[in-house]
Amino acid sequence: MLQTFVLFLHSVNTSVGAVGPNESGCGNAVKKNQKETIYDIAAKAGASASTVSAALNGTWEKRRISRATAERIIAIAREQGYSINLQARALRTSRSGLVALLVPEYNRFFSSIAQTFSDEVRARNQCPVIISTGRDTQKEHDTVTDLMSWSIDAIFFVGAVAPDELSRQCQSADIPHVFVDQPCDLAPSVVTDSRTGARILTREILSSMTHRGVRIGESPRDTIYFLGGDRRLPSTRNRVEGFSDAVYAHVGHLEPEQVIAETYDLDAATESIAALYRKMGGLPRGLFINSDSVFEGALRFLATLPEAELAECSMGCFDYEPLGQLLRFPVHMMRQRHKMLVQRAFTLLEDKSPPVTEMVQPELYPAPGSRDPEGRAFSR
Amino acid sequence: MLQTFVLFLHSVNTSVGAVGPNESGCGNAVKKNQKETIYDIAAKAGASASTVSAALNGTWEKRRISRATAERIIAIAREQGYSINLQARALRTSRSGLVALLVPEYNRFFSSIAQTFSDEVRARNQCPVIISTGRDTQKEHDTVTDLMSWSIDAIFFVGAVAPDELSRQCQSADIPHVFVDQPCDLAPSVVTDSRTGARILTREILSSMTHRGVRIGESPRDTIYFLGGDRRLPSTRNRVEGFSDAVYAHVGHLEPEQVIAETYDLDAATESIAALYRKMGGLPRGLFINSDSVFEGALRFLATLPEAELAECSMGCFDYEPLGQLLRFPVHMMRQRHKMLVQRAFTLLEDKSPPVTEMVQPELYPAPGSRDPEGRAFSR
DNA sequence: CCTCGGTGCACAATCGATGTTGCAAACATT
DNA sequence: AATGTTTGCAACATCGATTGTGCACCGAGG
Repeated sequence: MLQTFVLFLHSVNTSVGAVGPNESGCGNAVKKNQKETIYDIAAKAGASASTVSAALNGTWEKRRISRATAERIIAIAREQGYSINLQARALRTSRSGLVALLVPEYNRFFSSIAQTFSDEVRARNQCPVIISTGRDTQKEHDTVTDLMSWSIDAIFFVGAVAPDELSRQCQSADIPHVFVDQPCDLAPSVVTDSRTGARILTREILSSMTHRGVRIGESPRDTIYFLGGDRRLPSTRNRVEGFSDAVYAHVGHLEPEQVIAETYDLDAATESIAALYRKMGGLPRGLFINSDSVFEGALRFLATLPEAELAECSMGCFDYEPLGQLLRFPVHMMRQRHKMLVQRAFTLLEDKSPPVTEMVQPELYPAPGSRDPEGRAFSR
Repeated sequence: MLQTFVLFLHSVNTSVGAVGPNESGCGNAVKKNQKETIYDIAAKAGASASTVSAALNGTWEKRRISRATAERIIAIAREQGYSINLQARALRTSRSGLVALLVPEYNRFFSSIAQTFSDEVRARNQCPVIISTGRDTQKEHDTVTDLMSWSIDAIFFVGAVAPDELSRQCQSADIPHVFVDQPCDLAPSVVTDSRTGARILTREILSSMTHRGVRIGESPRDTIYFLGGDRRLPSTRNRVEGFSDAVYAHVGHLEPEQVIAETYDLDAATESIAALYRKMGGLPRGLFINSDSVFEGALRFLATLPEAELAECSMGCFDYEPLGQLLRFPVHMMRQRHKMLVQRAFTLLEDKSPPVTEMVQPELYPAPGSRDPEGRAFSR
């Protein structure tokens, strides 16, 4: 993960670790096992527990402990391999040093988020706790309840299903929190600008259809479909809107059936695209795929088709999948800036921001060999 | 994640949650914010704190509290939205209810492991803590030190770099632990049988080379290369051995330069394969890719080549990557059984197993259209 | 010599839950 | 009625760190 990962809240001094593989060279290694406390250290240093506490947690200057005493204590603690009991600290201070990240599941996007999150948390000398809630409202709620029992210091919600209720729950327990990739009216949020992103991606797909000579709207197959996601969720809704914007601007009309957005489920995606294929007797000429999991699901079906058929369909995926650019057919992708999302979220949290929603633009990764709207070939 | 996620250790009774969005309908919602304790509940129930404690944590029968009293207390706690302070419990009992998983990074394989791990932990009413240590010995050590401060109940190490030292560290603090995907002599371990797996995968690659008419060994390019991973790590070592076994059995000899295994780094993989290509004036006819990250790195270079060149190389990847089967060229894959790995690890831990190493066989996913050793076409 | 403002530290009260111990009352036994 | 034996619960010490308070001691100033 990151740097030294000192869990301790205050000063680096506290981390007096390095127990070493076993400093007792004596054959019958008497593990000085069970925990030493500040009282033990105090005894060995000829000081009081409170002095030891102050020395070790870095508050010794404020508490007017002499530098000499503090350093002596720190040295002893280090050599004894003392390790603080964080439950005791948390109980006393009612701050646990735990920061939670709730994600719907562990896919590529959320894993990236998790990685960045962990790094940031540990850079702050706190401990990241990452939990997935499977897009289930009840689990989200229960998880927060449980985190409260841990005196959690802050919670980051990613793609929460019921943000408002979660926010109320956190507020009632005074837990600082932010939402990522899913806006909430009641708390600060950082989201990808899905609507704009979807508009751009759709435009890209449409443009590549045009370049392939498709006359959009001429037949039912000569159009673009939106596949996957859950239209009850804002992110999907925004993407559908961006998609619609672009389609309207380019084509002038959009049939309801062109948007298939009931679920993020992988198998459902496989089935949807297969059904579409059967119904139309072939792939549509354009396809907007709503996320990497939907992408994977769709690919299960697409992989069964001959290449020639795939070549007839221009695709775009609202997510970045590195291997996606190496498929047997071109796919445009929108990459969410996960690092920026998380870092902005930290900023909002630390600034005790009011309930604003920050937008982060995703990046377009055009399919290799595709052309930009002006017709120049992209080079990546 | 999973089911109800009651963090509480003992009985379900303890979970008296469901604060509800706000049961105080009164306009000026006076958040009954700051925590209620068992003392408050005790006062309201006309009982003592110890009785409340017993009632709530399910030990009331043992403590000979009458059912009537217990149920009254539980009802009050529920209606007050009482939430236990787990730090206090952990301090008192010196069991935190936290179970940690240390992974090198968040890639697809480790994320799958993490998901299974989380589910299992939560099924046991404990709290999963997942931390990545970036394959850094020092970070591993420090992380364990910190986890000790949390009175962690158990640690799962996945792909640890220095297992022996970690095990000693855990032993000296009496922390139950297991190793996954990386054996340790001092503690129970569950690993993928890399050697056998690599042998099978290599055989598959060689056989597909043969079917393509390659006469192995005839020219420097008419052979198979091993790419990526860190030969200082047992998993890579075992894969190299399995690779060597198969090559020796099939070809009779193996040049040292056929094995490139210095690092898992993605960029290094890109560079390695590019260098190989330059040196030999083309791709080797066979390529064993050591992990999904190496795969991704290699693909960055491979994607720049014309398809005709890719078609000349038989590839195998020791990891499963769903999109890998949909590339413009066939790739055999070995899938590690992540779920089984984790579940076995739990079993070993719960049985307080001695330091044994359990092997789990990976599954071969042959490239679509490839043939098994007897020459029959695979059908998937 | 006596007070006064720093220093430098020890004491003791917390934080909230657990669990051992002990003590009433209720009931049973002879 | 006197003596066990349950039943049902309250008191209290405890886990280990933090922190408000107080009190010695020191040198300086009057």
